Formats: sequence, C-alpha cells, structure tokens
Amino acid sequence: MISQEKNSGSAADVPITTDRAHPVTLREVAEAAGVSTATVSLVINKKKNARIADETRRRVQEAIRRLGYRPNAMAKNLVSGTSKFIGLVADGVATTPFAGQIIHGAQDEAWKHGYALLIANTEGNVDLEKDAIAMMLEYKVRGILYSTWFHRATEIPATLRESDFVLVNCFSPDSLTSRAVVPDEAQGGKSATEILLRGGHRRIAFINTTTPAPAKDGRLKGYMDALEAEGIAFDPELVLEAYPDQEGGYGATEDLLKLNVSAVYCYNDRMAMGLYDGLREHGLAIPDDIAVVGFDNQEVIAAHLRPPLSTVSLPHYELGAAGVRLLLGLDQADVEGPVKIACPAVERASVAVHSAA
Amino acid sequence: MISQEKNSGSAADVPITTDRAHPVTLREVAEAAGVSTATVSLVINKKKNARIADETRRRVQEAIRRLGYRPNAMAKNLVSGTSKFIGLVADGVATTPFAGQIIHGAQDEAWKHGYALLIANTEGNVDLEKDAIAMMLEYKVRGILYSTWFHRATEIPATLRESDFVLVNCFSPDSLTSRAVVPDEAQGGKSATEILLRGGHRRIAFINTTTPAPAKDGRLKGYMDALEAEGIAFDPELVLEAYPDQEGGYGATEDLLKLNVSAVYCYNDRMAMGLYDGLREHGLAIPDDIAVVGFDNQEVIAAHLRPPLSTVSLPHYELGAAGVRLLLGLDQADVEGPVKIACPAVERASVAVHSAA
DNA sequence: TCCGCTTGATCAAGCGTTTTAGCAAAGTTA
DNA sequence: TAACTTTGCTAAAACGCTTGATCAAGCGGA
Repeated sequence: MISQEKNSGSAADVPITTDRAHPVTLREVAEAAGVSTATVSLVINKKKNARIADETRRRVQEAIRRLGYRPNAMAKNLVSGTSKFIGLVADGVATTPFAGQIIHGAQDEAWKHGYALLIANTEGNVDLEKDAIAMMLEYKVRGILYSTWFHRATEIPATLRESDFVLVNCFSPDSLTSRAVVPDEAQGGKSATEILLRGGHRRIAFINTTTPAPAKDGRLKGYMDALEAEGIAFDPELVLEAYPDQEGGYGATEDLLKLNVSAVYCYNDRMAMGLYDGLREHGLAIPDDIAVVGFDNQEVIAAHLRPPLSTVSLPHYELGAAGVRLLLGLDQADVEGPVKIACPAVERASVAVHSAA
Repeated sequence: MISQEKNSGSAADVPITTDRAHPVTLREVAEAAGVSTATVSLVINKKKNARIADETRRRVQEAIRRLGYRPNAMAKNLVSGTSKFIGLVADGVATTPFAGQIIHGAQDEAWKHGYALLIANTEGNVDLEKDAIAMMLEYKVRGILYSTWFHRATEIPATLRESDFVLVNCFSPDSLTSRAVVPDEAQGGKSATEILLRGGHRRIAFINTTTPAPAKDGRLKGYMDALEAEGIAFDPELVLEAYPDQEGGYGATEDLLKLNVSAVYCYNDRMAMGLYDGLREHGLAIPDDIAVVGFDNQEVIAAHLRPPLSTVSLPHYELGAAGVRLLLGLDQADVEGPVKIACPAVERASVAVHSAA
C-alpha cells in the first residue's frame, strides 16, 4: 500500500510492466483470454494434434503479449521430470586462459540442442567438487561434463556416477564405464613435425616437457611417427627436455644449439616463446637460421611473436562441443578408449616455405 | 520387464544403486522411514522450531542414506517461487583468454551465497542474447550479470529490465536505472605511471591506443594525474598512439626513440611485448636503457617476458565477484555512476629499483 | 429424427516439494 | 481429576505447468 503503485489505474491494453515479485502465470493469461489454462498451454507449446480455433489462438497470444507472460521453467521441468540442463564441472577451466574455450564449445553445442549450461569451477578442491556435483544432481541435469584444464588421467568422483557423464580433456583408466573425449596428441605431434618436414628440414630437434603427462608421450610419439613416415631414423639425441614454460624454452637454447639442427619442435608455445629470446641472443634468425614450431596455439603468444609462430591447435572448443554431443548420444563413443579430437596445424611464418629441393 | 532388473530380489539394507530414470522422491523416503513427507521435509531442512523426536530423525536420515535420496531442486524452487540461480550473459568472456576470470569470480562469489551460475555466451549476437536472457527469466533467476569482454559503454537490452541486473565491465549512459561495476582505469593508469616515477623517471612516454574506449581516456587521465602529483608538467608530445597489439607496440618503437625518454608506459601488455622486440632490435636493454610498464597483467605475457613486465592488473575476477555482491545487495551501489574496482600494480623487473637520487 | 463423428475446449490429476493448521498423546499444574 | 500446555507428527493446500480423459455443440447421413 505504501510504496509505488505503478500504472494501477491506467486503462488496459498497454503492455503492462510486469511486477517482478509476482510474475504473470498461466492462469492469469487464461483468465485474461477467457479460456482455460489447458488451452493456453496448448497454444504455447504449439501441440500439433491440439484443436484450437484460430480466433481463440489469437486471443491467447494477444493476452500473452499484453501481460508479458514468461513460462516458469521450474514448473515445466517438474512435470516433465527432466531438466534442460547440462552440468559442466571444471577443475580450472575458467582460470586458465585458453581452456575457457571448453566452456564456450560446450555452451554453443548445448544451446543448439536446447540445453543450458550449469557450470562450476572447483579449482581442484574435492569438497567443492562434491557440492557442485550434488547441486547438479539436484537440478536433475541431463548429464555432466567433467573437465580438466590440461589433458590427464583422472579419478572419477563416486557421485558423478549418479548421472550420465562424459570426461572432457581427461580420461579414466577404467574406460569401460566412462566415456571421454581428449585431444589427439600423437596426431598433433605428427602434424607439428610435418610442418617442419614440409619446410625441407631433416634434422629436427624436439624439446619435450619434463612433466609426465599424456601430452608428453603423445607429442613425442607423433614426432617419431612423422619421421618414420619420411624414412628418417629417430635419434634420441635430438630430444631434449625442459620445463614447459618460457624460462624452460629459453634455458634449453644452449643445448639445442649443440645439436646442430635446422629446425626445432617445442612441446608448447610458451617454450617456443622463450626459445625465441634465446635464439635471438645468439644472433640467430627465425626461420632462416632455425625454424620453430610450437604446440597449443595460444593465440596471444603464437599469433603475435616475431615472426608469428607455426603451431598446432589444442582443440578446446571442439572438446567442449564433442563432449556435449557424446553426452546427448549424438556422437558415438569409441569402444577403444576416449574419443580423440584432431589438433589442426596452424602455419605461420616461423617456418620458411620450402622451395622444392 | 524386458531389460536389466538390477538387484531386484536382493535383501534390503544395502545402499541401493539408484535408478537414474526414476529418482527417489520424498514420498519414498517417507514410506521407508514410516513417517509422513512433511516430517522428512522438516528433518532435511533442519527447521529449528520443528519438533522431531531424536529417534524419528534418526530413522529418516537412515532412510535418506539408504535410498540415496537427492532433493529435487525444481520442486523446491517451484514452491519457493524463486530459484537459486544467477545468470551471466557474456558477449565474449569465455572467448577471451583473461576475461574468463569474470566467470570465475562470479562463480565463486555466487556459490558462496548458495547460488549457481547459469551462463550464456552470446558472442555479441543480439538474437542469441535475447534468447539467453529469456531462458534466464524463465528459470526465474535471482538476477542477471550482463558482461562485456572489454570495458565499454553498452545498450541495455529491453528484456534485461524484466529482471534484477548488474552491468559488469560495462556501463550505460543511463546510469540512473542501472547498476554497474567497472575497472578503475584512471587509478590504474596512475599506478602504472607511479611505478615509473618511483623508479626515478621524470620524462615518461605514454603509448596510448588508437581505439576509442573508456580505457583510452582513463589510462591517459591516470598518467596525467600521476605526473601532476609529482609536479611534472604534462607534455602532449610524449603521448603516442598505436593499435593496441604486439604489432602496434613494435611499430611505435621508432617514434618512441625520438622522444628521448627514459621510460615508457604502454596502453597494454601486448603493446609492451611488441615494444620489447623493437627496443631489442635497437640494441636497447630493459630496464637499463629504458624502463617499460604495461597494463592488463596478462599473465602468459607479462610474467614471462624477458625481463618480466611491470604492469597493472585488470581485476576481472573481482569484477565478477563484485557484480554478484552488487546484485545481491551485499555491496552498495555508487550513486554517481558505476562502482569502480581498483587495478592493482604488479611490479616486476622491467623497471629498475631506484637507488635514491 | 436419431446416431455418430468432428471440432473446440475444459476438467482434473499429477509432478516433488514446503508449510500452516490441526490433532492426539503425554506431561504439567492445581 | 480436570484443564492446560507441550511435544511429535500429519493432512492437505499450494507452487505453475502438462496432458489424457471428457464433454458439449454442431453437422452430415440414413
């Protein structure tokens, strides 16, 4: 009674500004249109075998418009028994710059199929994670995407099994009871190496990471595969290891130069960035004195180094999207372990084009 | 009848594996415990003025445990009339590396108050945006965070007004009817300049962006404020402009060197990164020949350049968190326009410490 | 004129909770 | 022992929607 009584006395027909505290309901629309709630429901959901007179349909739609009616999704879901949610629990996806693309891809794909994303960042905290999953279960999500910010093996939290789920960017040793989607590291490593091979290089170093991970093994395997396909013998001497960041790459310069190679493939873009500095200090020019490729395609770095870095994309967006498709049963799961998503090559100026030998 | 009938004949008491299609309901728990649904509800929600015998409470909890009961959040929300959701619509937050922190901050803060985040990335697509907001309204979100990936003025979509909302990282000219939270660009610019002043520099260049934006004006103002506080006259000659990326920074090198300054403050870290390359090519050492500070604190870049770059943080995480607090009424809105969040200085090695003059 | 069919719309049950009002039994007081 | 009070629990309505069953007209055919 006290506070503002907006346009209360005003004539009807004006698109009423809805009162936030008490949203318009189906019943109110029904009354306004002079029909039953059942009829309104039928009109709204455009049921094909519902018989509604054109005139009635018009009146209902008009009432909906005039009152600014919004269906209550909670009520809808309650009766249908299942929500239109997909949960995404991430251990740090939002934190890490480029892995945010997982969210993005999942979002787009989910949306495309009428689902909304419910996300939770757990920062690796197990309790938070349990709460997050519980919350999602209470919202009766269609399923849960469980994702990690870097490609690795993971434990499957027990409660996750209460729902349909898909591992994204990670996998479980117990692959029989879980579906998963991960980047194809080996193919990526092969592609990276091939960029160099196409550039005419035969003696190619690989600076791998010191940190154990599927990426470490996969990227090395790709390197070996590519060499083998070209009939080049694998020389373990050409494989160095360093911590996978700028400092690591910079620090590996000396050792690299002893190898007397014409090209180098780095475990990731950050190492390549550090290596750029190291090479420059030795007065070496990229790509003429030495060609470089990275891995990850971390835009801010790769696209803007001088010269821009050739690399291979970690398909985070696709991982998210594929995760959703797998969850919804639109893609088939691979019987033999995780579904592998390709890491496409991105060629830039850090490798010169080969003027046919 | 046909498909798998899991442990149907087995004795009770074993923690039953829940059947996904038909989750356990309150009523089932009630029956199992031999009480009414009302009692179960009271036990679950630990109502203080509910009178429940210890023994009964025990029986109920035991039944909940045994059946693996999960409350149905939809039903809960239906009766309470309001959900525990906060919507976040972003025009590209998930896309842009560092702005993903907005999501992260919002998530954490929302979670802290019992809210879940419902996110939608619209990529600037107006139709998508309308659908996203509609979806959120249908879920009866507590409110909506409307955020942009870079600080700018924005139109407020009409439907947004159907809900409580807060603008994050953007603002509306019409600030009377909207709450907003943005980074304090002027303070940030001042802090950046002060790093240089503290380093003993008096003649400091500023490479601003060519792109019009609140950041352009604010960061310049901060620069001027800092100089004025030190009694140094502002010299417009010392302000250059370039496109705000690596190439822009690199390209500004020549002009910068003509200015004969001992220090330079760049509009952002990416420009600083390009400038590093330019300066190096001229054989100039950072910080000895010239000191550099950036803006944004884009970790991948700033922390790992050689030498690491002193800069000022764009407080994305805080923007998200503050947005939620503002929405929930935990923080007070500023009567005069948007709430400003501080951009803290991050000092690294690109500015030498001043050995007191 | 009566029957059956089609059309257009309504009734009412039900989805899984919360919550208020109320009831029976036990306890307290006098 | 009668009259309250307290304790422990339940009945039932309500939240906003969907949907199968029903029903009243109107109509054509016999």
